[in-house]
Amino acid sequence: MTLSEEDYIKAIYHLGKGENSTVSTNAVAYQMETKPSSVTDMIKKLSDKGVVNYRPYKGVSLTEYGQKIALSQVRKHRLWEVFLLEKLDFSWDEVHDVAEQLEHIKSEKLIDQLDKHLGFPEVDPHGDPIPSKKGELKKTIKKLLNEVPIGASGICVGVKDSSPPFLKFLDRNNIALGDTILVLEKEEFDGSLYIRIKESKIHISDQIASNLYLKITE
Amino acid sequence: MTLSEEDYIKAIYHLGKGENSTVSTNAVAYQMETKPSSVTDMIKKLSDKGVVNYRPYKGVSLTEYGQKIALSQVRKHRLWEVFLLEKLDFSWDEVHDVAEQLEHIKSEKLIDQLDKHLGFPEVDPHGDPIPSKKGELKKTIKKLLNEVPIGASGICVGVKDSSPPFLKFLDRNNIALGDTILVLEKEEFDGSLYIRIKESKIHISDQIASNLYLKITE
DNA sequence: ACAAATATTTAGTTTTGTCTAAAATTATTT
DNA sequence: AAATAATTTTAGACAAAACTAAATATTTGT
Repeated sequence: MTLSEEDYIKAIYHLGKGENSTVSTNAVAYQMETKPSSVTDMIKKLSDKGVVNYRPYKGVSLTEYGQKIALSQVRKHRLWEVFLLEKLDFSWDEVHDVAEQLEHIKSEKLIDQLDKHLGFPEVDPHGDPIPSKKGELKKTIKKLLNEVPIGASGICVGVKDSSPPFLKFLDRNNIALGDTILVLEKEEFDGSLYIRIKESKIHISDQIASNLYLKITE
Repeated sequence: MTLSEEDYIKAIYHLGKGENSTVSTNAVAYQMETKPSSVTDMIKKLSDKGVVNYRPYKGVSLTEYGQKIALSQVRKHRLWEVFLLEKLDFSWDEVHDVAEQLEHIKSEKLIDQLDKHLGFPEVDPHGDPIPSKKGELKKTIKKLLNEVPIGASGICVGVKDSSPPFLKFLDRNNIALGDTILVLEKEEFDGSLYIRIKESKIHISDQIASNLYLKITE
């Protein structure tokens, strides 16, 4: 696969939401920041190679082979993201562009060893699961922290309320995007939670918990 | 710079032995595993961009700008080599191809942070110096171990005698390519040496020392 | 010094991935 | 159910990087 082919495959994969839904030419063009006519050209090539199912005017979907390639691509991307954030102290916004380049490096050993170097992570810093070498992908769901069952853990991926006071609270309590949160116990009286975050145990109100999104691996 | 341009620049740099000697079209073609006519095409392009000095039929050399690019390329290549060998447990022969790909990733921060992650190494696993961010390059020389002055250290890069008995000796004494050797003391009587290698101190005969090449940073 | 050998360049194609403009198909609206 | 709008495809071009074959320079051997 060429660099460009790999990018198209990943775009089709993501637009199909990981499921194998059919994707429109226009959608791919928009995602790839290119023209629909270029997309048609490339899709034909991918179709000839057995990577996508294509019926003119009806859209594309990945074949099983195509999905395998997409998942391997996603695996590489997410492992590199973990590497950049954990080992090279990149920040969230700096990671994507570089991972986009790194994911095209061709070496099976490189990815296997990188995986090992990182301690075989299961999710990337956005809480999205990392496909296994064989292409198995765990499902994740996004839940408000107050709906997360006791004993479960997830990664903090967003806020419902983005008002300055709330963000200030998070900052003061050292809660940031990407942090892993484990729900320890729930206070029946007021619905407040005891959680563990970065080795420390804290107590937060239901009001806080109902404004924080976690991503949970099932 | 495109991927291909960067490869040509590096080839011209290496053929010019790091010095700015003029290089023939044929030599570049051979190095790049391509045809001389392709080289002429590319050289013209690089000349237009101010990367090389080119006079038809007379060969090419890098401009100052071209040399800067080449050194930055070499820096990236060698840092990635260190990473692959030290962090990902690659072996010598597996490193090159992958580093060749990695060196094309475009991100200044990536290289700076990688450098830091590796502890700012001064030489790569072959004993070759890693250019600084500003493009400064230390000189190295290859010497037989018995000619290395006391107190100096270098990296084991080759053998003069490659007979099985000698290689077996090295193996038994846990001396391998890439190891750093420090010369501690010389026995006047027989020229034998006390050296430090991988935290241990050993004693080797002059005969051994005169068959091992070290690369030394001046 | 000049013919033969070698090295280099030019001219004309090819492939990959892109583009624009025009044609064809599908969807939407009244 | 037409007419119009939107989407998608086709046709033809272009740039980058390579190639082959032919032409041109340079070097070498005698």
